[in-house]
This record gives sequence, structure tokens and C-alpha cells, in this order.
Amino acid sequence: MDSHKRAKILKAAIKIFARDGFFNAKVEEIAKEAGVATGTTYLYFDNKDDILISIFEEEMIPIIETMRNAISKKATAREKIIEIITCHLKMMQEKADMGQLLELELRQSSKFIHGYQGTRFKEYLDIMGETLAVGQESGEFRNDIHPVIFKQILFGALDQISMNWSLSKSRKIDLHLSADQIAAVLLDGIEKKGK
Amino acid sequence: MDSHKRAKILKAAIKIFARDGFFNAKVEEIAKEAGVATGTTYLYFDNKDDILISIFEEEMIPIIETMRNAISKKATAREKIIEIITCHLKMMQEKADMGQLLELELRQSSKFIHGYQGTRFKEYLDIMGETLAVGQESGEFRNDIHPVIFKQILFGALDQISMNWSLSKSRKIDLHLSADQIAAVLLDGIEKKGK
Amino acid sequence: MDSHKRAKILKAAIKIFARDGFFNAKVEEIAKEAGVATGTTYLYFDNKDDILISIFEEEMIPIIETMRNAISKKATAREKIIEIITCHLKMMQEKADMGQLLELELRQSSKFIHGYQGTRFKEYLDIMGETLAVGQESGEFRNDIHPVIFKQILFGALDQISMNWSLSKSRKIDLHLSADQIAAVLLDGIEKKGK
Amino acid sequence: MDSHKRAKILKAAIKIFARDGFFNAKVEEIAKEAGVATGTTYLYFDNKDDILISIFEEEMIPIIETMRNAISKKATAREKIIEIITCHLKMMQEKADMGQLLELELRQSSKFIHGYQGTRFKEYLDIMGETLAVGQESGEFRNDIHPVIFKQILFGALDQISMNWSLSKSRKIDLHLSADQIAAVLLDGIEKKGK
DNA sequence: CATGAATGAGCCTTCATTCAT
DNA sequence: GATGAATGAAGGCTCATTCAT
Repeated sequence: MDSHKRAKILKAAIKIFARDGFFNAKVEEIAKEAGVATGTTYLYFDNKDDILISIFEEEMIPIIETMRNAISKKATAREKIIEIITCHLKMMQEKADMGQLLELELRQSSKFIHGYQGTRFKEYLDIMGETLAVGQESGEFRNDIHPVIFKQILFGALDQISMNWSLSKSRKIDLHLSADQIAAVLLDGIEKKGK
Repeated sequence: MDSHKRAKILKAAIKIFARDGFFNAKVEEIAKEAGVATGTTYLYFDNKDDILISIFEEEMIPIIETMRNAISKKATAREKIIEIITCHLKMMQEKADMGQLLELELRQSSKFIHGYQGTRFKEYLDIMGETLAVGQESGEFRNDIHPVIFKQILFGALDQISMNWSLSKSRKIDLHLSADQIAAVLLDGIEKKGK
Repeated sequence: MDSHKRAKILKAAIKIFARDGFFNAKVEEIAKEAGVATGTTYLYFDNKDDILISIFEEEMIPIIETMRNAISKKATAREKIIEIITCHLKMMQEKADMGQLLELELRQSSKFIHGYQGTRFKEYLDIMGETLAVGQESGEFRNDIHPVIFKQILFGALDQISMNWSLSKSRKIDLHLSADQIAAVLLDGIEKKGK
Repeated sequence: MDSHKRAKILKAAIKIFARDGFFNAKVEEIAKEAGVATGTTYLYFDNKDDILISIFEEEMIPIIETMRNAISKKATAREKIIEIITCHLKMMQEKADMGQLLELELRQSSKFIHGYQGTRFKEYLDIMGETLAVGQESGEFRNDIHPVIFKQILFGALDQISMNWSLSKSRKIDLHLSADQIAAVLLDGIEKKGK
């Protein structure tokens, strides 16, 4: 089995799913984009669902790896959180199609695509929770915030920001500014301090 | 035009879309749930897309109204932000189906449903931005956070939390706790202060 | 539901199945022959299998009825057996398409079409066994032949003869002669000798 | 040409065709069962149809040979007929897969597989007609039965009996009893009476 | 000769939408 | 306005056959 061909199909599927959405995307279109025949798709994937799930599971691996790497190089928990934010938004720019899949299709999938649990995505989210915990243990962060809730707040904020950026055609929004602001709000809050 | 019948169809559509997703939902099923004939649906709506858009636009009106009302009763910007959070999560519980539509389908719609701009949704988001601005003018909140970015952070966090709650079958997660934590993080940040 | 339309589809299916065989037949072709749209077929039948099964089950009813009627008018068991033979071969001529379906597809169906038991066909076969039993009780026929085996011998002979007739394009074979010969062979075998 | 490989494919095809039916059987499955690559099948056979036809034509040779041999050892036409019946039913038991092919697929083939005439099968049938003729010439059998019709009656009866046996999962039916009964019915019918 | 990955035509089935009643 | 049977375009998937290695 030509593993190169499998990769080409996955890459094509990311593009087509991002452009048309999972339900509007046609397997024939994915195959054409990948430069293979329709039937070839079914040599590497069970069905259309399986293509999407494979994308989520397999493409998340290097993304998770990259983020873990970036975090590990930072000394303080504060810097790690900033790195998570930067890393996520950078990934969204560099892998724009994959980013849109995460934003637009991942949610649907875990509910409507039979049997998909989204394990890799959970792993990605968990990095955010773990980083909070690290900071709590080191005394950098307050202890009354639950990692399980915080990871959702952080991911939710990042996801909304990047979705908004993806959907705006011009993309004139400055993601660096957004990164700074997310960091500012979550780390320090919006209230004025020390009056 | 029998406005009662139109309302019945909308209500049925919210339920079916939430349960099956927009693409899996069948117009016939919606009609059956509404107690009307399939064709009747097309007397009140142009097509399937139009049903979904109508839901977003029309159902958002009382939701926005309710939130504006709740906010107006609070004196400080801090209390208004807390009210927004509480109000949103309460709405997600009370109108669970509508909530799921917002979480799962709204994103798809603005990209894949031709010509939909999501004006009511923007209005909803804007409440969050405006409330930040109010606090900034009154001196409660710091001035270096852009309302346009903040509204996305707040909505993103709320949306992620409520989606997670919706998808968890047991729903044993305490939304009150989540509300407090979102408020704590966004208002005060996660870093320890006044060392 | 327009029962007339259902009948038209069944009639068309008999023709197309007989001409092309079940597996080669296309649902679209059946619909066209019936003068309806492809989708209409699925308003009346679950799937392609269901069309074939419905043919067997429903078309057998008048055939069984006709045979039972014809038999009842005959006084002796010998005459009843002759009537069965005549009736079967006449039916094969008059309902040639249906006849071919019985010959060519019925066997496949009970094995390869999921869940089909062929109850009506068993009923048809049973008439043959019952008629032997009647003759055995009346003393016309010898008692050492099992009805269960005899019905298969009789149907097998009839089926082979009529299939051969169906498949011969010219159809110059005389079915009356065949009827006489089947009767001659089988009857002189089952009747008591040397009274 | 590796004749051994060709034989392995034929043997595998008999098994798969008998199990799944001609139309449901996959060439790939046959190849796998034969322990060869899919493409190898096409080195020995023109196409799927050709495999089935080759089975009928080639596998019938030893079957015909066996039956001719068995018959030749019997002195009277009566015994020869009994031998035909016994031999056929024994073959159905010993070569159950091949038997099912004859019962279920042969009929389809002669109509739907382009250009197939079934010459070997006709030869098999002819043995039955010839044996009747032998008995007629020797004065054992009556003269008013046409061999062409008789061979169909005999084969039809045998085929129906053996098909019924094949399809019954338990196979508790006694084929010896069936053989006796077929012989009893047909012989006492075709033999001259009251000499 | 043998392989088995690749091909792509073909078909069953679905379902948004229409329209005669 | 209301109905729901009818429509038919569209697409996921299969599998007999081919061909580069």
C-alpha cells in the first residue's frame, strides 16, 4: 500500500472539507484533488466519515508535538500560557485549512459522526489544563480555578478568535494583537488593579 | 398567513436540527414534528436553509431582549459582565435545543449557507463588547483591551463551556460553578496578585 | 397512497426481472417501464429486494387461488393431479414473465435475499402434496409415497419442463403433449395397480 | 500455463459461487480462496462469466464419466435408471458446492450469461433420455414416452429434491429414501404393465 | 508469469422541492 | 391555504477489470 497516496488523499480532503464543509464535500472531488480515482479513496479509508476522523486523529499528532515542544522551552507558567496562545494562532495561520476543520467540523463530528470520540482533540485541550496546574503548583497561578474549566475558557477564546479570523475574507485582523489581548485578559483580567 | 403554524414549524425545526444536525435533519421530519404536511413548510419558508436562518434571526430577538434587560438592572460593569455570563448559561439550560443550534450549527451556517450574515448573532456578541466599553468609560475596566476582541474571548469561553455541557450526556457539570470561574478568570485573571 | 401505482410498478418489475434477471435489472429501468420516477418506487417498496419478494408473495395469491379452484371441480384425485399439471403449464404460458421469475429467481431468492422464506411458494407446493394425500385416503393412490417427496418430484418435473419451454426462443414445444406425458409418467406410478 | 493454478482457481470459484451466488461473489474473494492474486485470475479466464462457464463445462466431464460408467455396469434399463438417480444424489452430497451451482446458477447462466449454451449440461441430461430409449428398445419401458420429455421430468425431480436437501440447513432428510421414492414413482410409471 | 494497487463506470438509494388536488 | 404523493438530481460506495512493476 502506497502510504504516499494515502497522505495525498488526506491533504486533499483537508482542503476540500475546509472549502465545502464535510457534508457538502464530495468524495469524487477529494479524489480529483488528490489526483487519484474515486475508488482509490476506499482503498485507504473505510468511508467518508473515516477520512474526516483520520484527519483529526493524525494531523493533530504533529500539532500536539509542536505545542508540547514550544511549551517545554519556556521556564514560567505565564510564558507557557503565552506560548500556547501564540502557537495555536500561528498554527491556524500556517495550516489554515486544518484550522478551519477544527473550528467548523470537529464539533459536529463528535456528535453526529458515529462512534467518534475525538481523543486527540482532548489531548490538545489537556495541554491547556495541565499548564494551568503547573502554574498552580509553582505558585504562579491562583488555586481556585479548575483546570477542566480553564482549558475550555482558553480553547474557547482561541477558537472563537481564530474562527473569526478565518471567516473574514480580508484577514486584515492582526493575530499578534489578538494573542496579546487574550494573554492579557486571561492572565490579568479586565478589571483595574491596585487602586 | 397563519402565524401560529409558522411558529410551530420553527419550534419543531429547533428540536430536530438540535437532535440530528442541520444536514442530517429531514424537512419531512420537521413537518411531522410540527404536525403539518411537508409542503406546508414551503409556504412559510423558502427552503431548508431559510428555516435555519429564521431560527437564528427570530429566536435571538427575545434572547437579546432578555439579556439587555438583565444587564440594565445592574449598576456596575462588573455586575453586568457577571450577568451576561449567568444569563447565557441559563439560556443554554432553559433552551437547550436552541443552545445546541448556536453551538453546533451557527458556525457552519455563516460559512456554508449562501448569503447568511448572522446579524442577530452579531448583535448578541456586541452586547458583550459594549459592556466592556461601558466599564472602560466608567473607569472600572482597563482601557487597553479592545471590545471587538474581548467579545470574542467572552463568547468563545461561554460557548465552549456550554457546548461541553450540552454534549455530556449526564450533564452533571455544575453550570453555576462554571459561571463563577469564567467571571473570575476574565475579570481578575489567573495570576496571583499583590505579592 | 395510490394502490394503482404500486400495481404498475410490480407489473413493470415482473417484466424487467424476467427479461434481465434480478441482479442485472435496474430500479431506474423498472420505474421507467412503470411510467413513474425512480424515487416513486421507494414510496411503495423498501428496496430492490422487497420488490422481488412482493412479486412472489402477492402474485402467487391469485395463482394459488386459481389452482385450488380448478382442483376442487374435479372429482377424482387422478383428475386433480392432471388439473395441477395443466394449470401450472397454462399459467406459465399466460403469465410467461411471472413464470420465468419463478423458475429463475425464486431459488436464488430464498438463499441470497436476506430473510426471505418463500411462504407463498411453499403453499403452492403443498397443494401438490395434499392432492396426493387425498388420493391416498380415497384409495386411488398407493400409500408408500410420501407427499413431501412427491410434491417435489411433481413440481421439479413441471418446473424443468416449463423452464425449457421458456428458454426456447421459438417455443414450438407443445405444452399439451408435455402435460400428458408428465401425467402419464407420474400417475401410472402412483396409482394402485391390478385392481 | 500452470495448469495447477488454474485448477485451484476453479475449485475456489466453485466454493465461493456456491456460498455467495454468482452475482454476489467477488473475483477478489475467489482469488484469495485460491491463494493467488486477483490479476492472476484473468490470466486463466477471460472474465467472471468465463469462470462460471468453465466450471460447468469442465467439472461436468468427470461427473458425466462417472455416471456413464456406473450405468454401463447395470444390465437392465430399470437398474440403469435407479443408478442414475442414486448417482446424481450421491454426487450432490459428495460435491455439495458443485451441486448447488448446478441447482442455483446453471439456470441463470444459460439465460443471462451471453453466449453460453450449456453443452455439457445437455450431455448430462441426454444420458437420462438415452437410458429411457434403451429400455424402450429392449421392451422394458413403454414406447409412448418421449425421451426428450422424460429426461426433463427425471432431472427436474432430482434437481428439486437435491436443492431442497441443499437448502435445508440440518440436512436430516434421507437422500436414500428420496432416491427410492423417485425410482418408485417414475419406474412404475414408465414400465410396461400387465405382461 | 504473477502481482495487487489503481481505475472509473455504474447503481441503489435519499431527500429537498414541487404541484395537482 | 394545506396537503403529501411524486419527482429526479445527486452522491456514496462497489467491484470487474487493467496494467505497471
